[in-house]
Amino acid sequence: MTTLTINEAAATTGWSPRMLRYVEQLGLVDSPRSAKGYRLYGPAQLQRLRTLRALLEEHDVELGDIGFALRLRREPELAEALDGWFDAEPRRPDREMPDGDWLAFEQDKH
Amino acid sequence: MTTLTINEAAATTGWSPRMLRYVEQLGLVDSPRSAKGYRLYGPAQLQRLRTLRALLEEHDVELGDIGFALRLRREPELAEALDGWFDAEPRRPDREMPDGDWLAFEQDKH
DNA sequence: GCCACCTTGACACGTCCTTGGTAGAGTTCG
DNA sequence: CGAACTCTACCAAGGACGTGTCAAGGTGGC
Repeated sequence: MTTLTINEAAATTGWSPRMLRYVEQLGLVDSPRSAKGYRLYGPAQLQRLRTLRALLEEHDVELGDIGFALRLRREPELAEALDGWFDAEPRRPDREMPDGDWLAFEQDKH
Repeated sequence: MTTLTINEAAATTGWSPRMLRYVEQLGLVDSPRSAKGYRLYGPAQLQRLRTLRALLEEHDVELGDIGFALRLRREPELAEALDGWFDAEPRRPDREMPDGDWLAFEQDKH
């Protein structure tokens, strides 16, 4: 099987070993480990690392951003909350309200 | 009338005036302007600012994160690319090697 | 047994983000 | 008119991010 050690993986993917560990720490690409804890990068991980790199270059995105996107996937409640906020009714452009009274808001909780 | 100036809006929403401008700069909550350029916060904006604040407190999120979420909504291609990456085939559960039997081999230089 | 390589943890540095302040100029309103 | 407020555009301190590097200790293969 074609598994590379971290330095080899770094060499073929263009990341530095340091960054491979960092990327793993962000939860983006974690490699399986040998019995003694060595990271072993297989074709799957290498591919993932390369496409990740492509992502960063093509769109102007940073690792932290992708980390956040990952978080959105892992915490659907967060994603839901954000969606809810973004989709919150835009309210009509301020109408002249009769006599500065203050309407209680109703939230359109779906 | 139910429009507040920036300082008043700040007072009722808990943000600082400075942050209201910053939030606007991030594209999260922008208020209409008076003829002379003064920001005018109506109930809609105030509500939005309060719920935004709630979002940040409840989930552990920062303005920049929400800014990125906004970007994901505005750039579907980006969101698509990210989704694609996350959903990339998990590859077969690359089998555990019995440790230590990796063989040196030529790296396939791209 | 050697020596190269891996692991984690820590420090360091430059850059960007966050947030507050301040300054100069225009606006509102009593 | 004049005090109080707003606007934009900066400077600045504190923190986070990206990345390199070094240290101390375990592992792999010849």
